[in-house]
Amino acid sequence: MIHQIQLYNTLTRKKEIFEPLNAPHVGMYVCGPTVYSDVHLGNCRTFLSFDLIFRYLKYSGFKVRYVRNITDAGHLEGDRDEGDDKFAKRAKLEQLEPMEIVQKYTLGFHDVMRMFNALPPSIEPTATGHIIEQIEMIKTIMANGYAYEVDGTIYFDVEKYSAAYNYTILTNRNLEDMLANTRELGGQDDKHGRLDFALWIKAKPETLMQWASPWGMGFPGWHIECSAMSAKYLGQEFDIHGGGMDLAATHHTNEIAQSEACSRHQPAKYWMHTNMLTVNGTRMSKSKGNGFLPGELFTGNHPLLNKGYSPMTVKFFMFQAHYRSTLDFSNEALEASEKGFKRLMNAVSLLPKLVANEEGTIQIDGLKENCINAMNDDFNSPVVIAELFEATRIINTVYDGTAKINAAELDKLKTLVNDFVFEVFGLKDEESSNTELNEVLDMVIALRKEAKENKDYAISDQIRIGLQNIGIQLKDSKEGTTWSKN
RNA sequence: GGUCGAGUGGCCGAGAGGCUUAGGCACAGCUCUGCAAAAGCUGCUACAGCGGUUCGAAUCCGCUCUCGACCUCCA
Repeated sequence: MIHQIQLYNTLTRKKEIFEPLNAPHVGMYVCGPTVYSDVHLGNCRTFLSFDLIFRYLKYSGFKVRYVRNITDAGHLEGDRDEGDDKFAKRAKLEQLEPMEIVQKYTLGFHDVMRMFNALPPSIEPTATGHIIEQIEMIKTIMANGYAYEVDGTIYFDVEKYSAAYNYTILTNRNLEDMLANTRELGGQDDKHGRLDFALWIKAKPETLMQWASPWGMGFPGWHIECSAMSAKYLGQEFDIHGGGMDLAATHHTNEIAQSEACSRHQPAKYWMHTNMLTVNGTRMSKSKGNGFLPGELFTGNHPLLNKGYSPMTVKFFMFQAHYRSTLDFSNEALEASEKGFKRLMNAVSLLPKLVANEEGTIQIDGLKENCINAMNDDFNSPVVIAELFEATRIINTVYDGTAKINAAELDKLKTLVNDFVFEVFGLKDEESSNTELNEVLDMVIALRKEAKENKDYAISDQIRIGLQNIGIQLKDSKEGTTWSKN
């Protein structure tokens, strides 16, 4: 079944019905991380949002090719178009080869994504692996007259491009104002126009990462890699291009310009932008130094955190807000999500134990339809979560025996949980994985049950309180005793 | 300064002209229970301010205030 999905397109600034160019195939490109340092939680939010979108598109019957790049060259500090890029700078700092930096942080990024249970993209191309494609693209842009060379460095000619195309289509800014503003920012380089940006940058002899080109030794500008790689793997026109909102004004604006100057049409039909994660209302960013690293969050080793939060808790927390809203990061909010997530997962683990009864009193009215409708409405995950808590309530009442469910309705419930908790949201139960612990606790619980039957409450309380002190909470019910970690 | 967006109950956070009690967390009461926890039920119940449009506005329009993002590297 192919769903009719509406998504918010930054190009038009409104929700549109999603109509892929070649249904059921969908091409989606997302700007990935620049691997010169650890990814922080804000970066993760974007990738988890697109993981959700990727999963839902697949669930909806589309054949998705999801391309997410690794930027491992050419990303300069500041906008000077000169000097070392971020990798070389970091390499000098850590006394490593630039490619050791790239390798280290690429592996770290993958580890984090795995902990979040995010699916790997279909293709994960690197900038250094596509130097030739980038050079070819620059040659075409030059041949089309939208770029010029100054002493081995190639610049994109924004003013000339603007005469034929709309440079500010993504941000709706006024080009004259931009020109007037940027003029005052100064800059010592050789660009003709202040908005011009480098496609290829001439290397100095000591530049660590450099390649041969028709214009001499050099390295690519930051923006060109995404244009070249998206065209290579998805074609010159594809369906969805995504990334963080912070990329729209500069990176994506320049990407569109390059692609249009090369192929003469818009690269992507839909541009999607995820909003920022904030701390105390201010954007989490590397340069502000207010970024949380995933490791710090999981362990709680951070001045602003009272305790650690598991990857699934964090992911659930993120999905409780819409991807286009800012989300503020705080202990209180995380603790609330943690408790909610535990309640949900507890119900999920109870689901296999439910017994169908012919005289069912429960109707699963449109829960799944509500979830589908919510996701079809620009991937509204918070509404899906509200529906999942309705399912949680139903599961608990059936488990407690205060309601009965028939086989057909129980089946619907199981499908709902399987589809949305696991398949679309990619959540997983983090507690039931330790089989040894399970077996030990089963034994302890059996011993306690015996003590209780003998009304030896001193022993049974000693067991319960003892376990509680090491973080394991026992929960008695008519059906027996279950446990959870605090 | 320019562009864009946001202000929802104790907190997080959806919704977007009437008929969501959104949902979660917290809090209170009750039920269950040897105790505890869990679970269920019930309650608390809001839309920054001022005007306007409308039979009806948190939702549309105008103004005011506050906050944020982008415009310079960042998902």
